[in-house]
Amino acid sequence: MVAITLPDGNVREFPGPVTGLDVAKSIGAGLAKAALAIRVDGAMKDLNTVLAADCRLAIVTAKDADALELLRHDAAHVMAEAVKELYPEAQVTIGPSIENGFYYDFARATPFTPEDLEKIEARMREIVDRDEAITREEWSRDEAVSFFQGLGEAYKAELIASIPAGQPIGLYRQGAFIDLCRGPHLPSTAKLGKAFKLMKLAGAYWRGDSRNEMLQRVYGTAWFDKKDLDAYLHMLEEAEKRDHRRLGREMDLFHLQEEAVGSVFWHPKGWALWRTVEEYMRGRLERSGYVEVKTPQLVDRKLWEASGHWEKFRQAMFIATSGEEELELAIKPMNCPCHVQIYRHGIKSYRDLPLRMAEFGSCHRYEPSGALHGIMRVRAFTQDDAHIFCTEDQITSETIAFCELLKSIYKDFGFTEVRVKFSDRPEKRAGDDSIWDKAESALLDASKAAGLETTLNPGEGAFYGPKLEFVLRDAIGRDWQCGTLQVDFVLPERLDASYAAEDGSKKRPVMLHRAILGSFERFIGILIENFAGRFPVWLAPTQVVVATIVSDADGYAQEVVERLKSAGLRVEADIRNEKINKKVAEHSGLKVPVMLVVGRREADERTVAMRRLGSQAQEIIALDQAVATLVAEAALPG
RNA sequence: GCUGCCGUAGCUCAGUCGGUAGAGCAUACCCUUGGUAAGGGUAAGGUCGAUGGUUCGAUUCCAUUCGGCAGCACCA
Repeated sequence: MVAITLPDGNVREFPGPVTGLDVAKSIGAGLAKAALAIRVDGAMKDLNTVLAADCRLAIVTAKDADALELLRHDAAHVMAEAVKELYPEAQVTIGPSIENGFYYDFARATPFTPEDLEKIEARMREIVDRDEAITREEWSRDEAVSFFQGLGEAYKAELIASIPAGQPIGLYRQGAFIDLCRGPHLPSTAKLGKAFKLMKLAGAYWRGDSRNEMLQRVYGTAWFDKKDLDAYLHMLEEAEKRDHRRLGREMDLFHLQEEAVGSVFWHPKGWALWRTVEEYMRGRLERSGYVEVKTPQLVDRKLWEASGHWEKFRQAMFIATSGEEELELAIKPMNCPCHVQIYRHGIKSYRDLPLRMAEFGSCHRYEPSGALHGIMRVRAFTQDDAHIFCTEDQITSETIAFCELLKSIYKDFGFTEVRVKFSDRPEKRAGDDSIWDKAESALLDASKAAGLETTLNPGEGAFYGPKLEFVLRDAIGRDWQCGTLQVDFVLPERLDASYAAEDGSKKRPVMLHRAILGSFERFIGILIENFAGRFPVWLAPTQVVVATIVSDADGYAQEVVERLKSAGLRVEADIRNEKINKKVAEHSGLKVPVMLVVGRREADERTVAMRRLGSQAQEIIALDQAVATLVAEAALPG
């Protein structure tokens, strides 16, 4: 007797062992047809898994959130099967499901071409039509190794060989294709359906290690129905339209050129945006008890040796020398050692703590060429950096205050969804384990006290301490890691920072490294993409354009511009000899949030016709009222 | 850095099976003073990423190099 408990609490009893499919059939023919897999006591299993003992069981259908993962994993297998049929010399390696799709890495001497992708995709559709049953088999490890070696599948054999002996190996067979796989899988290739698409081709290292050979990775996306696929492809198009590199050019915000790879040329409009962000941040920091400093760009290597950066990041630092004498100055890749120098200047008492030292610190790092991406990943960048020097007892309250500030700032920029990751000790690190134990538990406790829900990001901490990483979600659902808070017991020791405690003893302060935006360059890139260039008035580089209909209104238009300018707005006049249609089209294209149109009527009545970006409507209002409205909207939030 | 792809006017792109290039938009000038998403005309604009090689001749073929794009690796 086997008793199966269904999610609604009902218990079904069977005389002997049954498969998941049997149970689904016993519930209803419709469910049996929709069934893709089962969840046994919470774990996802194949539909035809034999259930011999009592368990809790849920039938997984396309409606399940996790079912997409199965589908995508199947898509990867079907792709591998297609590739083996078309290119038998290609070796298969691994092919997992990923966010929005799947990939499979192949080893093959000749690179795949875009035409190959079309062929592979067509063959995948054939395999779906063949409706091949997908079945699981268990082999012994050594059997499996020699089997794959016999097939010439060296990578598979290597993978299996690295599994401990004695453990049975799960293999999945579909048609003539057989692959090592943990599973579970859909019952047949037909269940994959046709809502998939191969997307792109790229290199990827075997086992993710850059010392290993490069494999060919084929990416695809897969969904349960065509609507979802189309929606996803549409989202990609939308992301492309929002690309900050494209909008940066179109809106004349900045440019990049060969002579300064990885550094941004900010144009007047882009710089206006930057200055707004900076002014806003400065205000928020000042009101949160930070002091602002500025530290040198060129700092002798001795300081970086002392801090430990030289040893770990030497190859990523720019070095400056002088033609006169032998000097080795690093262009600062970060601000912390310099901040410690300011801290050390003069004796500090416990009364001085917490000392929150902020800098809009311009830093340079020699990022690998392949990492550069528009203004999001550059070699010259400016952090909204700060170091909080505090006592151990103050870690919690400082963490709470920081998290509140961060959330409030994100909200002002329009980001309300924020996730937090906790990154613990990396392999290569400074400081002994007792210090790490202390730092990790201090940070974890503080984040709990701040009411944060964190997910663990193992081994991803900084070399001097664990960190919290703040990830925000943008308007089209993409995640961006921006903020960080790091607890550091190491640098104060290395750079000999201390304070006089209440009892007169000399103690080490703790340093909290923290940033909210991360870097201005990257954050501005994120803002551009989040808003698709359509900034709220307070951020918009050009907030208002005053456009004339006839040249008789030129004088009045200039007057309107002057009024707005003296009220502190970023405003331009458009008195060109062009039709108002064209002016509206152009400034809309440039994403100016507000247009004030003036003709003879407005000039006579001292009004303006206000038109908002994205709206066809216009509102005739008195000039004074327009100025008051716009000034209010242009005020920095917070 | 690695793999693959790409580099033609300010932008988006066409083209040359090897005989030094063309469109639209943008720009300048002229006409037009028009009431809310692109009015008409004329003109100007390119050492075809750079260097070297093959060739009578290279933007085109080859090599090297620089830069860009995608992914991987990296990210104090």
